[in-house]
Amino acid sequence: MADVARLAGVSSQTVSRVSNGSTGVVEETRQRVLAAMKELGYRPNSAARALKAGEFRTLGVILFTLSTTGNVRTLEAITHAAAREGYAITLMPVAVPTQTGVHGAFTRLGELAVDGIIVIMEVHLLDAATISLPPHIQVVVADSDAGQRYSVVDTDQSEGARLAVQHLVDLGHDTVRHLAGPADSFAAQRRTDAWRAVLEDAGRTVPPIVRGDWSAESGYRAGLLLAADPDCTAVFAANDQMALGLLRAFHEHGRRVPQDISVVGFDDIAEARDFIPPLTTVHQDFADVGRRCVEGVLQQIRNQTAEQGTTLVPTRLVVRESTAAPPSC
Amino acid sequence: MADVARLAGVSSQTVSRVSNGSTGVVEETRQRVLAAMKELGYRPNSAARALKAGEFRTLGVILFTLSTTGNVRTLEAITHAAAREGYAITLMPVAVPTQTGVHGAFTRLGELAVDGIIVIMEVHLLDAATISLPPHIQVVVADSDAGQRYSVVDTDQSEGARLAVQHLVDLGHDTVRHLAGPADSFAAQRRTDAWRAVLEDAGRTVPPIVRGDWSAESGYRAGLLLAADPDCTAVFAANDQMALGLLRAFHEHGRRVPQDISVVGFDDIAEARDFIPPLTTVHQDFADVGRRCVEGVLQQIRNQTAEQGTTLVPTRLVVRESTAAPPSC
DNA sequence: CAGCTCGATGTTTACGTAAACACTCGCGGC
DNA sequence: GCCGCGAGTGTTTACGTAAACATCGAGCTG
Repeated sequence: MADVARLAGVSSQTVSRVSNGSTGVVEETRQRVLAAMKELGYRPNSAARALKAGEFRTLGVILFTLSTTGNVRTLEAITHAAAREGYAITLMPVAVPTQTGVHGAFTRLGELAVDGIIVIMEVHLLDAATISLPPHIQVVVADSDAGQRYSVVDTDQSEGARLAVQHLVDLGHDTVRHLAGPADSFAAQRRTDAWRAVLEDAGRTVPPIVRGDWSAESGYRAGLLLAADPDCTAVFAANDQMALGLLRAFHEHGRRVPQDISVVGFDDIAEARDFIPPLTTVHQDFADVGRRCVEGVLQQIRNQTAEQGTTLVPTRLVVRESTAAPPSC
Repeated sequence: MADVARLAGVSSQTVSRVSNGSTGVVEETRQRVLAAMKELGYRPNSAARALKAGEFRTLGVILFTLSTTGNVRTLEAITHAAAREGYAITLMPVAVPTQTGVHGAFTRLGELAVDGIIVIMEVHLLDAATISLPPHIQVVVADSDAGQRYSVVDTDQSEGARLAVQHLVDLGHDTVRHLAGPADSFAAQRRTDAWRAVLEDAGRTVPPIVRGDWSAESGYRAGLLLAADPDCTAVFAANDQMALGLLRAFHEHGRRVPQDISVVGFDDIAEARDFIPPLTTVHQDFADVGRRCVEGVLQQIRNQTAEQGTTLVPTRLVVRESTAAPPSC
């Protein structure tokens, strides 16, 4: 900066003013400074800037994996929303499985150059990973049960699951089987709870659940089980990937979807409409979740108040061709 | 830091030494300082640290979208590789479509707090977006043709496509149709070129290509066209999502895969093995690409030399059940 | 036991920026 | 014509850290 000032024949303060677009610099001087900046390839040092300003204009996103559609789509929305507000996004991946060596990665987290943090993972997993969120940092949690500790933005899992199961019940199915997500996921838990609630409210028997791990492969394995059960006429899968596995298993075992058996998914991933058959599923508005997360943290940062409310983003059922009335009807 | 020093009864320099794990601090003093840090909730200021050190220990990743599997998987690998090296990742999304207002977002890019940049997008699109990478910053480009300007790490697209098409030719198909990716993608272009080369080398006719946009939906539309052509017995799709769309279109039109028509994809996404039927596809090692990108930038940063070589990551064909000999055989 | 070395700690300084304040004009009002 | 004001610019200072250098004392050597 000093070099630029010297070359332009002004003080460094004036360079600073130009670089920040402040008013109070006469046009001719401004041009001279800009020319000098260009000539010297001047690039403001954001470290110094952050030091001075006391803020980084950066949000940290803690996530466990990029392998689920939901996380990725939410992250994408967060990134764009943050960019609109002039904030950058720093990724903080968390490798829970191996407790060893992980600790080192996290101590850094505390000293990370961020003004706020958005957590896209089950908070209790965070605890398990012995990560402690640094104090005095604003946090918003997406897609999880954060207890009373943090502000939460989440899809209305219960509503979505209810829509899905009710749809199947309304079609005339006696009962609905459920392919659940992993037991340690609150999102999966809430979908399961809602599924059970709908069946109970409708006075139907509640069959045992089958559990998967969100992957298509686990859906396939579950499908092999369910295909062997002739009484099974409807399945509510906790996500679309597992539903894909179900579809393959049913196809391979001659169980026609939807004639013999109906399948509903959850998420409405882009590919769902091109499954065979196109999948009826619950649409989650990940973009909205991401946007609200950013809004939430920024608001907390600006007010310097940690809030704790839960914001629910509504879902909607997208009916395609994988559901129909049961064969007996 | 000064507060901590006062509370522990030492100088701020000693606090600094403790906080950095430097040697030369007697154990008892160290404990006293640590206790003080804890009591005051001290958190080192990374802006000041970066200012002093002249580096941010952060890499920027420029990408256009998180909606393609490849980008996401590469990003994931980059993130983990960077974490291992003690570097954080800052996301710099680029919204090309709207030229308006975008500019503002990019000027920031030049002053971003990063030591190096990894670009996961077609470089010529970067140009089109009037983004200029700041000078004196090390850059590695993934998955693109960067001309002579940058160091490039890419999957060996040609080899992969060759494997796919050769596989179909070897099965006895007279020729192979090609569902290409968008025309402005170099990756798509290279896959198309390799497809044509194999056919020509084998002395087969080169049918016209059908073009999609990477989405399953575009694959479906292409599939409707191809299903109507009775001579079409084999299709090489430029990615798995489009292959999914093909499968649906063929299924809906009574064209059995693989008995009537063979389909090969590209990418080997996790879901590909649960398509109906499980998809034969070209496996890309995104993780390896990501890892090498990080290695590349870090090396450039450490040597302060911009390199320009291209590193190719090999592919392999994964044969599943969507390919077979043509019906006439 | 003087002189020296070395380990532990303190003091000074600089990193690049921008806020706060100081200064210098030219111009309008009285 | 003098005063005051405000626009344009310069000067000083502080942000939090860590390298470089300074200091101090204990232990060792000759």
